[in-house]
Amino acid sequence: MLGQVLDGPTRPVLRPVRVPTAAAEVADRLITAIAIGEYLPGERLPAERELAQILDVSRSTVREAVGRLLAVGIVDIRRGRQGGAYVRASWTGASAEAVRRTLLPRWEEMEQLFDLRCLVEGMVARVAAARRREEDIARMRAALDGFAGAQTPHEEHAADIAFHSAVGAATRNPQIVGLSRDLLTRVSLGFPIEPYDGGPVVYQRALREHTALCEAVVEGSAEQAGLIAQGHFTITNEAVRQVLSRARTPEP
Amino acid sequence: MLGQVLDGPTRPVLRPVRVPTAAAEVADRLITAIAIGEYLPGERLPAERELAQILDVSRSTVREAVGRLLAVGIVDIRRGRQGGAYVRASWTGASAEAVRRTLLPRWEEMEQLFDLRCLVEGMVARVAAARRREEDIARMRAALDGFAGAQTPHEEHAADIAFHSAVGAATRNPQIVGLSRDLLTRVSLGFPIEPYDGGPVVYQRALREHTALCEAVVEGSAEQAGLIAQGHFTITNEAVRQVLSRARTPEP
DNA sequence: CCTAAAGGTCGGACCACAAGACCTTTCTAA
DNA sequence: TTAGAAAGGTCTTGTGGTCCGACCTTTAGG
Repeated sequence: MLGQVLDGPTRPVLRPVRVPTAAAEVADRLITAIAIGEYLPGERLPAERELAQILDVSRSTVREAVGRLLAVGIVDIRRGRQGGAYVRASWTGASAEAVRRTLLPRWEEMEQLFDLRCLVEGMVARVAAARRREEDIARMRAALDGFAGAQTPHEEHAADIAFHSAVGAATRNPQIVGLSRDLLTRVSLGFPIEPYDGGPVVYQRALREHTALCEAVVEGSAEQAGLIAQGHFTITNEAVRQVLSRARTPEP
Repeated sequence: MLGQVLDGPTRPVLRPVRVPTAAAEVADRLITAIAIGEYLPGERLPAERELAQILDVSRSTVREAVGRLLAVGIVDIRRGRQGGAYVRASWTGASAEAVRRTLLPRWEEMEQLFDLRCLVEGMVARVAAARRREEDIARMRAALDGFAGAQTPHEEHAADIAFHSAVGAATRNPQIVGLSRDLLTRVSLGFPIEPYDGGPVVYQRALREHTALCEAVVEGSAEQAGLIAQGHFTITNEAVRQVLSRARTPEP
């Protein structure tokens, strides 16, 4: 068939199998948890023994995973009482280096992922607009107010998460939320990007778009909501792209 | 927060990790390959040694995986020259039993997955309508003709796959195709459902919807295409639901 | 100053997996 | 008719990831 030549490189189903180790899986989970704001910069992850219990793996596995987060500069580790893995505030040389090694070989795949994520978030917004109930509206409005009143990047971050979480909840389908979360993990693969130091320009844009998105969802304007969300999520993607571009041309 | 009580049961990120074994992963891949029609009923899977090479796992692992497909009645195994794993034509008592054991404990999750799949396929259609090029149109039309001219369930199956594959290709994003494929696997978890014995009624409906979908995509009517696709994929879902319902009330 | 709470280290047991070697069955072609 | 090739079936051995448990080290707080 002629089409086959012109097709994009759709990956075949029967390709080499890569089985993740438990440690890698745990590391992914932790990174996701941090990326979605369950642990904010400066906060501490649960203790190793506790994580082992929660995740139902051995402590050795948890240690292996936490060790990876340490290696790429996502957390600091402190010993002694009140010790533990503390989420770092921002990027470091080590993490940028890790990004370069990890992400650049798959640049094209990343671009496709960015694209997919925008599309999926557009879908989320559309569905939310079609299914939202009163309580969803209340949650979104509250989160929006929180975002508008945010004073620090910290608060912006938390409010942003709360808002999008509320939109996700409005879809009334946990699987959709899971998909969205999964894409976030894969896009930030899995570095907890912080687009919240983007300065007032980015913040103002986000605020405008959040407001518009909230309105569209409340009104039930699915199409409108989808378009806004699809555009909105380019913010994160552009932030990731910038970091990566910086990583592509390392400064001496 | 009040909302938390009313929220659906969104699964937490930090929950017990379940690391799939290589054998399970291979089994999933094989089932997916069969489900998307890469190996049609009556055809033979590659030889064990060959699969081991393709998938980059040991032959023992391949054997373990193929053994599972045998256990749930997806394939027959023949020995000797020209032996191998042959895809079975249809359901058997053994497979229905396997479905009952596997799927019923997660009924609610399955409903959500059906929902998500329809939504994602709607998204696929929308994106395809927005990005299709000449070669995509040609492929879709050809596949549609093939579907219209199909005489046997066999041919229907193959043509259906070709058509939806063409739509997927029109999105110009392999990641989207991957997502679609992934959802198919999870929905059929992972039994190669055959809605192609649904009789002329189902076939006529599918033909109508394929035609309408093709037109909408060709015209670039994203919204229209999305709605059609979203509705269309309830066909498969309803087929799965029927099989499961039958499995829920086993006949003596 | 002592204890609790945290991370750091070590060793043994287990299991999935990989890599073979070899056997058995069955078809095909000489 | 028969030998060989192509497939699945069986077994062994080695390795790495994981679990479990015991113990050590560091540090904050009472």
